Amino acid sequence: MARGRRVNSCGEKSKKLLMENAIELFSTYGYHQTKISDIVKSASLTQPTFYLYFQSKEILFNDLNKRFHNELTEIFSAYDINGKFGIDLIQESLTLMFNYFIENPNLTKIGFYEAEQSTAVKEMLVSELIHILNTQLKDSNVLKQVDTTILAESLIGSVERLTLTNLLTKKTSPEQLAKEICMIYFATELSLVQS
Amino acid sequence: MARGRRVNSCGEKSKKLLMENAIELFSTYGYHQTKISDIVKSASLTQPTFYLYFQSKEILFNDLNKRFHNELTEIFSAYDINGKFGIDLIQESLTLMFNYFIENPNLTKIGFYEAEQSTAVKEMLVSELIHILNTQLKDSNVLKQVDTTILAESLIGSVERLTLTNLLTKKTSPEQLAKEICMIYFATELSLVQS
Amino acid sequence: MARGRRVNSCGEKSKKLLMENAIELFSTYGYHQTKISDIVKSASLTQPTFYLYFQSKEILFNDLNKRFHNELTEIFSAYDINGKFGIDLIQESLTLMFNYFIENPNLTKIGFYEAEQSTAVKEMLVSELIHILNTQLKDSNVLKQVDTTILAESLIGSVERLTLTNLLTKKTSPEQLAKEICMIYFATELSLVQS
Amino acid sequence: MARGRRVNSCGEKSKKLLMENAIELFSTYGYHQTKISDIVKSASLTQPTFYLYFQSKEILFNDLNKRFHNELTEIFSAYDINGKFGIDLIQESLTLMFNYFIENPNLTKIGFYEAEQSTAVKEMLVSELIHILNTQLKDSNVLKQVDTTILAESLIGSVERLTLTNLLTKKTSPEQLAKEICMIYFATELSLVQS
DNA sequence: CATGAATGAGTTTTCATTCAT
DNA sequence: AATGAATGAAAACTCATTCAT
Repeated sequence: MARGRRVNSCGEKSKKLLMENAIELFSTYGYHQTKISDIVKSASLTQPTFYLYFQSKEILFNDLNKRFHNELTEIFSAYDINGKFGIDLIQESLTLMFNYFIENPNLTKIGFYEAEQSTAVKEMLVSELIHILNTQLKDSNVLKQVDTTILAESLIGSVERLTLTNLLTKKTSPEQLAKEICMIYFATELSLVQS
Repeated sequence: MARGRRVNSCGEKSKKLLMENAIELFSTYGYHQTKISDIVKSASLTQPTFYLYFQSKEILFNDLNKRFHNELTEIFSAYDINGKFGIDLIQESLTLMFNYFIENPNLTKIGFYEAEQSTAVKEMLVSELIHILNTQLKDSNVLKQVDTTILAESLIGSVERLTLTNLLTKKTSPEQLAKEICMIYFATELSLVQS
Repeated sequence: MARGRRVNSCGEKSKKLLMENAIELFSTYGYHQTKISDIVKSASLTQPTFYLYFQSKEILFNDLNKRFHNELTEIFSAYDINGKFGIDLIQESLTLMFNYFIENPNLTKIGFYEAEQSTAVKEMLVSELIHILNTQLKDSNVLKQVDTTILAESLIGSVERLTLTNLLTKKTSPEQLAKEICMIYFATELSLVQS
Repeated sequence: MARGRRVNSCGEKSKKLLMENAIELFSTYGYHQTKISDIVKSASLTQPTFYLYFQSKEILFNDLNKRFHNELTEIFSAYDINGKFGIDLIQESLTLMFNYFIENPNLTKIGFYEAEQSTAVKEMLVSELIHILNTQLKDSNVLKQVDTTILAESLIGSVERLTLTNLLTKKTSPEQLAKEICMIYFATELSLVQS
């Protein structure tokens, strides 16, 4: 049967196609339930083509996770976000992060929930948050009563769950969700400000 | 090794041994990375023996998850917990749950984090919590400002993360963790009470 | 759990029970689809008990076949059957054989259809039949036109199929079936006799 | 051996090779005694290659049987065979069938003797034969004395046995065997014609 | 005499990966 | 750049058989 390069084929296009389909499948079925044969089938390519662009299934998966981790780090660690401070800075950071999640829903499912590396991602978020809390909210009421680390871990836990149940399902918008979370966590500060 | 029955062997003991090793391995390496050969090896038994007690790896895993789900349901859904009400009831429920987690750390890792069924478990917890909020705290300040469902999802997210980072690592005790979570979520109510 | 000899248990009884259940299962599901675990389950006994009475599954199966072969040989090779001659002798032999089949339907299914050894059984029948034809019917019309061996093989083929479809299903009685077969095979002789 | 594609390899060739070796082995040793490892070994291929072309051993076996059944149905059910009638039609049909058997001896052994489905094949043949008898020979002498169904079953039994002992062993030619069978079954009609 | 408990030795099946074209 | 064909390595699972009690 006919073999060799297809008309209209183009390296970069094939690579992108494979990657997108891989993300989709990994996020839907998980790493182990996604076979290379599934990926290439949904990209209408063949298995050797996969190995033309990716060294192995595992390396592709890890690369995807690194990408997620990096892009997230970049967003969250921009310390002077639109010139905001205090709770506003947190709310703005969350909004930016949620927007990134909404724009990359499948990559988020992988990097935030599916991968072993998700642990590292969340640890990074927690330490970024701790940093903000320490620098921006050290005199707040909340932190007088609750351990900073616990507060940070708790908030990231909330983010984790609400992203899955309310954000990616489009029940709540990025802005709204960021606001609600701040309301939950900093109600005491906000009420003082508002009054 | 010779065939047939071993000296001092006993069915129930072997079954329990296999189950415990399976829980340990599943919780450490995950379902897919745990091979039946690993389980029986760590129990010093053979593969056929595994099938003597469990129909398949998948069924064992599901049974483990059902057990976790059931035991958790029982704890959390005892509506009149030690005659407590309002926030106290929530704090008491969390304490009981955290105690169960501490007593079954590996099963918790499986049923709360590893399994597909963990989704159902958390949904159950969320709806139990919503019920409590609706019946016990409907006039609270928090719920005036935040959507009940979002609050419940958020709190379960916090539980999820803090269990992993602070409870199972023994950084925080069940009682303390329950208290901190209530502090975070119901600071406004508590301060009113306290003042 | 309780082990050891049951009340009311008795060696010979258990052996017979096992054998009968084995015959039933072998005849229904075939040698390979019948597992020792099936046999002992349907006899309400255990696997080691099986090995108390039979050396192995294969040996039991072979013994069953030998028994069938021997009992059949005895019947068919009784040369002076009730003082009959010619076609009557054949008809009488068939009747006796069919009666044996009816009395041992499951053993027949095994020894005549299921076993590799069934080849030998049928060869034996063919050679017995050839002997009868040669000694009793050598001047018959049929044998003038048809090769004796082919006639014998054909008749045993008929016996084989009709036993399965008409005898063991009780559609036709042993006597009637023997008669019909003789009618088919020796019509020309019989009509001469009758006219 | 090195992995990947072999020199000069070709899918269809491998598939055919596997199928032929499977037929050979199934017919010689039976379904259960034939392991996939045997099939691929005799085709000088590996187990995964088997699954490249066949879903499972059982499905391959069933497909082989369907093929036999279909090809046989086609031959036997061609009602106007070379413009023949009556006994000639039967003789011609048998000849065609025997020729098919001779050309496909191993498939015949499987589909006619080894498979569970052989029951269905023979039932089909019986009902075809009954149809012919009813339409072409309803006034014959034989059918006055013998039940049509019994005659048909008997004849198919003869075919079954003689195919194995005389046809596939090449002791008798297709034409000769068909003739002999007709002689046995329709001697009375033929003698009338001949006289 | 009988059993509960266990295993050796296979069997089918899957899947990431690689060669020749 | 891409593919058809193939495979190594390992997975889950089965079953006749055997030991200790």
